[in-house]
Amino acid sequence: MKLPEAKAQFIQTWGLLGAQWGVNRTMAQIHALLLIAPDPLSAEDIMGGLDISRGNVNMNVRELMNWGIVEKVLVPGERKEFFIAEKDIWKVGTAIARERKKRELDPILKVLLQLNKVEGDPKDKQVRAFRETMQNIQKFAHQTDSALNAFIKSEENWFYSTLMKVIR
Amino acid sequence: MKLPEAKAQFIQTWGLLGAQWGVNRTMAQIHALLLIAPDPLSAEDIMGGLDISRGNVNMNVRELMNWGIVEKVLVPGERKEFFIAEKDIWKVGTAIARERKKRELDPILKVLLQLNKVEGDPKDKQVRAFRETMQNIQKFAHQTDSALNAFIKSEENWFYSTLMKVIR
DNA sequence: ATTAATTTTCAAAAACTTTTGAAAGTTCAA
DNA sequence: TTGAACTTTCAAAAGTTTTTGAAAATTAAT
Repeated sequence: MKLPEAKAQFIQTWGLLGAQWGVNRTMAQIHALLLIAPDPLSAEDIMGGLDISRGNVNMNVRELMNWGIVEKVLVPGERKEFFIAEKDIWKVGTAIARERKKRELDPILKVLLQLNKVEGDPKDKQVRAFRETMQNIQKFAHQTDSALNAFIKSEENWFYSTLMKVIR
Repeated sequence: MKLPEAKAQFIQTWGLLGAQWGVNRTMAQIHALLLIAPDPLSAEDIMGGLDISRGNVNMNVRELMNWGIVEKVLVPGERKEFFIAEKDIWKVGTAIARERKKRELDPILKVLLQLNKVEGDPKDKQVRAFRETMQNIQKFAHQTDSALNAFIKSEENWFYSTLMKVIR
């Protein structure tokens, strides 16, 4: 397989993967394009590379910056703004995990955990079934949280051990 | 908080949570309704409980059965079909993780891992950047896979240790 | 201050997903 | 068989998300 074909396939596959993990397809594709670009890209480069509008580029690049996996750089002698992606995929993966956990999982679980304080007669079948489900969820939430934290932590370990190798 | 209010809040929160994790909202709500129901529910019960159409119930219940977290049961003396949800949340969580990994992550990663076989001159900056990114992804895929497997495995441990307690 | 280059915004259009409900299909008791 | 009870299908409607592109805002050079 030649490079241009491989690039195109990577962009489209990364887009599909992103979509399945709750990231908008175009956002993932822009990220892919930046990931494999050896140099910073301008808004025009992205528009041309993916054949999308200026507004769309602006919107999704901004969101990628919010997620902390893309940043703006200034190229000396150029008026335009350029963008680069975080190239370390582990950092990308854990940034996404951390972000989604914080924004999505944590607040909703807070609500769920309150619900086992429901009033009612413990002899009532309905009340018992409800409480039991809520308690199960509470335990599950705790375990999921640990698993995610372990994942995020394992990244830190990997990151620092690699850093050590690089610094020597 | 009284039971009916708590139930309503659980259904709507579980729906939101599901939507964020790639499950259609109604599907998650049907699952929630079945989770807190002490007895099997019919299609009518679900239609009434969530105020949705028959077709919608049929479609989403079928999908929940595909995921392996809801099943059809027959109530003696009743013509209708009834449904129950898997009540063990760990089983639900790991079923979802296993299913999504198998259907979504694995096939896409297979494609990505092939892409570092791209042809090209290693002196070419473009080729080098591309290969490096692909190699990073390969390592990441492997680690994510291990983490997910650990999660799925931890469930099995929990499940069997609980089983032991129940059997005594 | 003016102008040209560039970025940002946002309302409308397009694309995509979900839901409905009526019609078709199935099952089973009589 | 028949027909009532029930389930499934699917085309059209409703709802949601994403994209566009032109206008407004910003920036920087002259």
